[in-house]
Amino acid sequence: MLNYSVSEENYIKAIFHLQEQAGTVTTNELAGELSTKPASVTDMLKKLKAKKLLHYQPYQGFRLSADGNKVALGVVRRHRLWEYFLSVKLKFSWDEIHEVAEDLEHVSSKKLIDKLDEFLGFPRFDPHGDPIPDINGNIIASKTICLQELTPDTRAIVSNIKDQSTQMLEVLQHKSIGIGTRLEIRRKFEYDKSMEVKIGRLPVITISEHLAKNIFVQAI
Amino acid sequence: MLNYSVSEENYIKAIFHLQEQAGTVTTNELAGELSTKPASVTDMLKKLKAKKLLHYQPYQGFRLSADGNKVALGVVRRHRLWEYFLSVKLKFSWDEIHEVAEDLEHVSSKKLIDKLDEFLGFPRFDPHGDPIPDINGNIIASKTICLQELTPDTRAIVSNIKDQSTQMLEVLQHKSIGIGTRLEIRRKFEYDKSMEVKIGRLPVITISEHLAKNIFVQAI
DNA sequence: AAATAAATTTAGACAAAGCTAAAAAAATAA
DNA sequence: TTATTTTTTTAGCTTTGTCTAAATTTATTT
Ligand SMILES: [Mn+2]
Ligand SMILES: [Mn+2]
Ligand SMILES: [Mn+2]
Ligand SMILES: [Mn+2]
Repeated sequence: MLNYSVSEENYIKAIFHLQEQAGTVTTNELAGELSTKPASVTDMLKKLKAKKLLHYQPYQGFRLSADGNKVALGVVRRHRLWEYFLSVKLKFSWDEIHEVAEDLEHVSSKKLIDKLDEFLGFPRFDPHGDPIPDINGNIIASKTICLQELTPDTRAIVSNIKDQSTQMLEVLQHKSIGIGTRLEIRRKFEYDKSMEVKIGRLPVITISEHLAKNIFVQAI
Repeated sequence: MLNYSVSEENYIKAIFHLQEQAGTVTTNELAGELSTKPASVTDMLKKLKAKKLLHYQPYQGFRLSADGNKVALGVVRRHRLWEYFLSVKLKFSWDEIHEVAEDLEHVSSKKLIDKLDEFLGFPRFDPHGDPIPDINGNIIASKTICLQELTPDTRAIVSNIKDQSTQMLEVLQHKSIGIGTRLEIRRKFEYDKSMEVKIGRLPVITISEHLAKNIFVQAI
């Protein structure tokens, strides 16, 4: 396995995440995601194409090649294992881990990561509920549903939080919602698309449309 | 506290180590230490001087300023804490940790390092016996003696190993010597400057001049 | 189907960090 | 004290990754 620069890895990971949504990625999207300029993106695309990590024809959008995908899964594995370490072992709070993992993910010793994985007990999900690729790059394709789509009287387990900001953490903590929380939809209101949800024996809480769109669950 | 590039940090740390020996450092020495060219060193010296991290007049040698020293202690702290983590938590062997720590030391989140320190139980020495600067940059000035200098019938505790190669590890393990090992000098031979040493109830072992020069101890 | 707007690429610059080869300064030897 | 050698610095070039401004291509409106 070759080694890639920090910049290359950040681009590859960003493309990986963007193409999960739309299949193919555009220059502007990627520039937005990386807080850089479209011209810089074009330069990097040429480089990644030359290294056969990317399928790309000028003006046509792009997506990772099989090799590019493998590289991306390596970066994602490192990122999420470090997030787990920071959260579980170092007791970082939920919203501080991403930034630090953004640096740690580029330390590329394979042995380091595999030993870290073992030390952590081979966790399969990071603290945001995202699946961690295993040593062979296999990743659990968890079929989660957006909370917003559930109908009354359905029960579900919170498995993933999309927005990972401090503000999100604040509201989640206030409402006693976290990864693994079991909840039951009680009512939905057409007016503002808000819903009422029951968690354990706690009083019923209200969840706004905005919030529900960022919470993903597995139905039971 | 400002942030420095990976390259700047590697230069600063190397100067820190070199000046411990000689007080002042030369361009060629530093180029050798960093496996780079003297011309590249001169370029970096100018930059570090401009940032007031270095006392430097062309052709005159150089040493870190007070600020430069502080930066160096930060890098050394990170390096040695990660070495401890790799050795104690991830069970890396003694000779593999330096290389990985060489990368990890540049992840500069202060909170990460202080939490790691706490997680590790505030260790004061790394796996090679080198002191770890604390959160304020204070470092234990351990007054160790070279094993070669001890005379027969002296007892001592191994506190530091200078050469950190795989070859050194092999011979140390074979002879049951590690950091913390108590030993007693039994005989010294003028002929080849070798010595005989007793460790616990084990049979007496012979230590060559070459080996003894790389082992540092505290007398008891 | 033009005309206009938006997205993308190209051209040209720049900063960081490295290199080689040549020049200059300092140290050492004759 | 010269002459020679060693050390250090300077000059000029390269690569990586970024930027702005201009050109080009594609998409959207009239
Ligand atoms: Mn990153
Ligand atoms: Mn995550
Ligand atoms: Mn380093
Ligand atoms: Mn060490």
